[in-house]
Amino acid sequence: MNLDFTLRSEIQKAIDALFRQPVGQLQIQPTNAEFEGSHTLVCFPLVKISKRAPEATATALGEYLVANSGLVSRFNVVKGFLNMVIEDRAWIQVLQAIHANPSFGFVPPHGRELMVEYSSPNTNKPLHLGHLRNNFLGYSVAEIYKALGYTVHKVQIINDRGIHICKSMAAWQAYGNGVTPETSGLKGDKLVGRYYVEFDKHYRAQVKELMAQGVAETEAEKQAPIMKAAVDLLQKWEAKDPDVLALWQKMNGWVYAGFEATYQRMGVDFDKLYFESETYLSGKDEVLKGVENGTFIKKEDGSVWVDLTADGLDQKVLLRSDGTSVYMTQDIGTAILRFRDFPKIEGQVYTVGNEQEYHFKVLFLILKKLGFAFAEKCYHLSYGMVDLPTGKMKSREGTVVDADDLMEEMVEEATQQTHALGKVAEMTPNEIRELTEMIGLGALKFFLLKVDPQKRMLFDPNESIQLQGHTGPFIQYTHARIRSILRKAAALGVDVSTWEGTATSPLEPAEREVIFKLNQYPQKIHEAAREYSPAVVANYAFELAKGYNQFYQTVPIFQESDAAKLQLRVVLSHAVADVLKKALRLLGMQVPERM
RNA sequence: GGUCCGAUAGCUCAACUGGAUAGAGCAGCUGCCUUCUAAGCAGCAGGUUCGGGGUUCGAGUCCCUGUCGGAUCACCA
Repeated sequence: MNLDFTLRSEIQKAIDALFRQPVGQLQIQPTNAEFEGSHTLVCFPLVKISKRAPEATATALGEYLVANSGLVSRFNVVKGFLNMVIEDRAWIQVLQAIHANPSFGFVPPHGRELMVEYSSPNTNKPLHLGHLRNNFLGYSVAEIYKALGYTVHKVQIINDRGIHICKSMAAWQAYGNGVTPETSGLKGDKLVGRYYVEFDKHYRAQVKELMAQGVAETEAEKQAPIMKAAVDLLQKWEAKDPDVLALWQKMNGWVYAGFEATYQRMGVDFDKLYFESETYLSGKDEVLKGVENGTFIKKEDGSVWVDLTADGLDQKVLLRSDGTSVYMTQDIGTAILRFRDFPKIEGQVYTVGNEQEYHFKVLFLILKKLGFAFAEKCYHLSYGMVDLPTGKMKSREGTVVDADDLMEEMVEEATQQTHALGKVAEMTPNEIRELTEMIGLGALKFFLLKVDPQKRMLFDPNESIQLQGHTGPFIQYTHARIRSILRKAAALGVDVSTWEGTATSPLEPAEREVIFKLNQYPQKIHEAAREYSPAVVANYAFELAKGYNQFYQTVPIFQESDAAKLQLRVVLSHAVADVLKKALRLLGMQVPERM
């Protein structure tokens, strides 16, 4: 049964019977811990139709509900708050419904489709901490919408062309001596990233040297041999020079292999990749169409602009005076291309840092002006930067936290802890590896996802490698603990599948509390989806685990002599393990059988 | 300068979108493992929710104003 729905309709009936007037949305909230009850109706808004004081309104409703609903066993009134105690029978029905429904929390597929973009790295730079937040967020939002029955297409756009790519190519040609990932033993993305840094180093040195010879700075920047080499490569690339294309493909191939390894360890994946090299020309036609129909303005020098001043924004260039595209042009083209590739998607979610908020505001507005209805359904999933205790991450200053390194550190920490706690006695090395991988990455994912996306957050390496308290491993541990109980139950012949919801009242308060939390799961997923916030799911899972642990410490299971009560507790445990597993799955986290 | 975002316990974060005495975790202090996994539980302590006005039965939440942090406003991507 759906307790909230039923309670709501019972209250509605009570209001109809007592006050005979329609009322808007009822305000029901969890009861504060200090009062008896689980659900609280806020009665202040009702005084208009009850024509009574808040206390009297609440009391009248409470009495009616106890007498007529069969759902409310007792109530108390504090000021205008009606605190209701739900019948144990109803709680058991709730548990029964959850227990009987293997897909509790999931909405059956309904055919609606959505696209989620995330990651979208630059091929010159290995993935770092910021990408981890980005990837975990995007992946999780995709999973959350899938749970709600959507078909979700996970995509990324790879920034694989342009002068910056040519920089690492030029540096590799000049200083690489033919080094490859194989000969160097380096991951491909790290190798290419190294030559991007190399470029910068030599470039600065060359500029400095030229300036020492008396060349002006701007001129020196153009004349530096390494820069000339990079520009030359870009021109050849655009002219489709076979040698340059081959080099470009080779080095990009290294990067993709490196990224793929990182994605695999992160546990994220994509259904389709978009490459900027294939899409960067595609927005131009749309912009030219926009010029024809008067949406955009062409200036005398040939550049094309959109005027958004009426919408409170600025003017924005869409085509340079030489007719070439800018970033915005490409994004227009890519957005339209994607809706052509996936005609059924109703919207796109762009997981991109909040420094691009203005960009996306403009992009969506332009798409709207071009007459695309889907513009309304585009959403910029904007997230705050991840700060370090030392301040901002800056690649030039070497303060970037590398994704691979960080994952490795987390797993190492998990391994140490696991050994220190003496958990490894009965495990094979393989099992230990699997477990510590789960814990290390779980800790990392939970850490990055538990914070509201739009807030910037602090990553303190020392504190972030916590495996206790408000962490992923805490929840994973709770799951493992329950699995252990279920194994014991099975050994004792307690079968959860035969449970028929036999009433065993009175329920323990901790049991009610856990059922109450379990019951919240579906609405939490909806809330998370509505707000594009995996943090809602993360914090819910934590609370459920915490509630279960309280139950676990206060209510014995196998010491219980009443077989029906014992069975209920095992069923309850089973349901919690199941929901924890599902909820963590939405965060991209796995859950161990023992730890 | 314009626009947008943020500010909550020593630290990291919550607060069901306007509800009751603002909650967790970490750090600190006290207890609980011959009984289902102590990566746990119970407790103590910790707050002028950045300041000042306002709106109302009720404000961390909404409005105005100020302060402090950040982002953004390129014929860069």
